[in-house]
Amino acid sequence: MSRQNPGLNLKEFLPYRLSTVTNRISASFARLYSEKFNLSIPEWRVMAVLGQQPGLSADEVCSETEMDKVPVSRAVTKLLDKGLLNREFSGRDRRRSILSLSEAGYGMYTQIVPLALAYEAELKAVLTAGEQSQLEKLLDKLMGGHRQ
Amino acid sequence: MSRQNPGLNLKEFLPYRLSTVTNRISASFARLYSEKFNLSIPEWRVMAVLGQQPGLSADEVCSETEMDKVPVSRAVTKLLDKGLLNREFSGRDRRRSILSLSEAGYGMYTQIVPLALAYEAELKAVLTAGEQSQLEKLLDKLMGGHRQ
DNA sequence: TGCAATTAGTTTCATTTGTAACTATACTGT
DNA sequence: ACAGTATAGTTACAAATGAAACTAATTGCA
Repeated sequence: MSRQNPGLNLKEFLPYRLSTVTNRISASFARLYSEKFNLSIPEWRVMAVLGQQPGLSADEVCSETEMDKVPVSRAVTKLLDKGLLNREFSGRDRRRSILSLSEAGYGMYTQIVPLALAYEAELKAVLTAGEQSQLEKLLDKLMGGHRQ
Repeated sequence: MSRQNPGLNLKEFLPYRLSTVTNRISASFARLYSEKFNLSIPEWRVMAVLGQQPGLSADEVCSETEMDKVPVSRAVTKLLDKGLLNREFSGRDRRRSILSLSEAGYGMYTQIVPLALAYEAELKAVLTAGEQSQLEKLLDKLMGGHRQ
């Protein structure tokens, strides 16, 4: 049987390339905070968004982080257990949580942020300033063209 | 307590941006072949690489696809069960498998490839030709700067 | 009002995943 | 030749994940 390649080269295939680059980066970044601070990826994401925007509800954390509500709920539970988060419930709508980092959580957050920024800087260091802004733009476009 | 933001904006943070763009793209691409052909992501990846390079061992599939050997082994088992793959073992080294798509597997592969290419084309359509090659270059650089 | 539909969040359950242990084969140096 | 080490691949186990069901509270509107 003759099989001429129908022309899909995995290594040049954009979804594949994006995913391998991203997976490597995510994995090595996750090592940074999981080893030292014993946080899972969802836990770190919840902390990261609450460090910046305290007072969000779990649902708002979902939309901010593009995470599913199940992992968010579980991460919130764990962070509460660890004493890294405070939770109240809205008076107006008692289903709605109001989440923020506790003192301890904020302390941890301020330790992780410099590591995160240093990591990002290291990543970006292989690009020129022009390339960096070009990358921003391209990611915006890809994201925009992909709004579900 | 005064908390001035230590300066991590999640939405502008490169690892986060890469991961959300990529996850969206991977998820919607996966729907394409999982719904119609009932393939998992690892299964599709194994097929994609064997369609292009028949005769690889499981181990070579791992390095080609950057997948762990466990998901590869499981995907291979499933694809064998479904009759989409042929497996022999090397005479020189009887541990080593020699994998290739079966007739049925190749038939499915030739159906998926055009969908994949159309999907990629649609993705790239939001970019100009210049931006497309710029993106290639930037991904190369990020990957290179990140060789583990 | 009151009942259906919606929303926030949690829990259950089945599936997927990765680490580590294991089997079988091959290689290395003496 | 053979003991020790390395490699290909599989399996077992534990943890992470997501879909769907569930609880509780709120909203809409007849």
